[in-house]
Amino acid sequence: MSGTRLEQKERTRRAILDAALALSAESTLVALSLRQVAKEVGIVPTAFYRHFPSLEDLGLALVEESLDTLRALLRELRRSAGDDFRSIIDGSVGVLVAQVRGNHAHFGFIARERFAGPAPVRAAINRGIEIAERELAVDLAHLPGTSEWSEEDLRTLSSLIVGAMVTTAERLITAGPGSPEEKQITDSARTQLRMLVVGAINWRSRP
Amino acid sequence: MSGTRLEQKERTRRAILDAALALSAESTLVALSLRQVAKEVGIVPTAFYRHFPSLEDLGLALVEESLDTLRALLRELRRSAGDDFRSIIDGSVGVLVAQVRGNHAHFGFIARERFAGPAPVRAAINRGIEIAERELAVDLAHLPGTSEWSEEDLRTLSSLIVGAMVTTAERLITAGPGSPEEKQITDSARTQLRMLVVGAINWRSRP
DNA sequence: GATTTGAGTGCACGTCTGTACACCCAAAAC
DNA sequence: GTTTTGGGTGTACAGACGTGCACTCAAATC
Repeated sequence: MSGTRLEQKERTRRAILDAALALSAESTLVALSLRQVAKEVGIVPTAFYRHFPSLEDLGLALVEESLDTLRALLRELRRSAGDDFRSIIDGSVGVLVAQVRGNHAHFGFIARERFAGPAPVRAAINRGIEIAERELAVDLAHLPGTSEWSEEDLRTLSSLIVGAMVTTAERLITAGPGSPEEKQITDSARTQLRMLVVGAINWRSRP
Repeated sequence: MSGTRLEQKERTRRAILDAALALSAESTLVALSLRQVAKEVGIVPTAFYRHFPSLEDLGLALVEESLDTLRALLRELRRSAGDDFRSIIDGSVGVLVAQVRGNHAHFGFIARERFAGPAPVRAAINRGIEIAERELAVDLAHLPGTSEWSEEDLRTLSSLIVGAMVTTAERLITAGPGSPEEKQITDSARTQLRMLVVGAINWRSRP
């Protein structure tokens, strides 16, 4: 069982990434050992070096992959946006739940390593989240009613929304797929976004 | 240098806790070794067992301590609450910044271990945060304008506020004490809370 | 068909880990 | 003054760790 040499190599590389993702889910990236990963994959420890110069590079590859998944979520959110606030909110929560469900290894990785990971990993994740906030702020500026908002207020609202999304994602991960709490979490997320929208609509129209 | 035997024991115990807190700040609790801690404290590895049965028990002691600090923050927030919304918000953000500043080892610990820590540690932290949300919901129910809110809506608003607070605390920790971002973070936190309050005030008064 | 390449092997090493055990000696108890 | 207690020491061991090095042998290249 195999194809060309490059295909085989790519397959082992994937196996390493998957094994690292699975093993780090039971604790953290920093608690990962090269030998553990190698054993899980089914190769000898030193073979690891054929794919990554060090464990740290493995970690960075995992961040990159996880951030790709995060960016895919953002793209999907933007793509599925409806017209009125209610459909935007319901749609967004649905998309969020679906994406977290389908990629909970990646989202779990981000949640765990955001504060506990090695410094470069933490930095990359926070950069990713900040970019998400900035992009959302731009989107928000195109919505009705935000025309005379300050740059700063847009960022603040965006940060609130992203924060609520992140918290919801973390809750979904903690609760586990198909758990009884899931419905309650999505309901709560919907209400949270509605409250935020109500706050936004009335912002600056009252003192 | 020493007093009674119990005093001396307590002093070493504290030294172990402080060393573990300091060392785990550079990575995670799970990446901590008994020998590292012992070396940092200045005792021989096996002496560790005179104070804790295992590293896991050390971890649990640290969680307990950190959650105490969190509870102190909540108490202080409630104690300092003013009359009108503006003073409540400004006061709360001030208290939050001061407490995080004065105990960033504990708050940093909570942020890191909330998702990356060992299962019992994660559970304890999430329980602590949930209790904070519930208590805040009770406080909110006593505020003017929330008389006919449902239990569920109160919890949702409470969860939004706590979420914003947690995010702010995490930002303060990441930014570091006395950093230039600090002012921006506190300003942003104030605006966030104001937006949340505006949302709350207008909740259910519009459809 | 002969040669080169490179993913995976196997062994060896020095270092770090948790922890068992016998020990010391000053404070506490008698 | 004698005995007991208990925090801290020192040695020792087995296991896991990262990594260097010489190796195999099938796929790729010529």
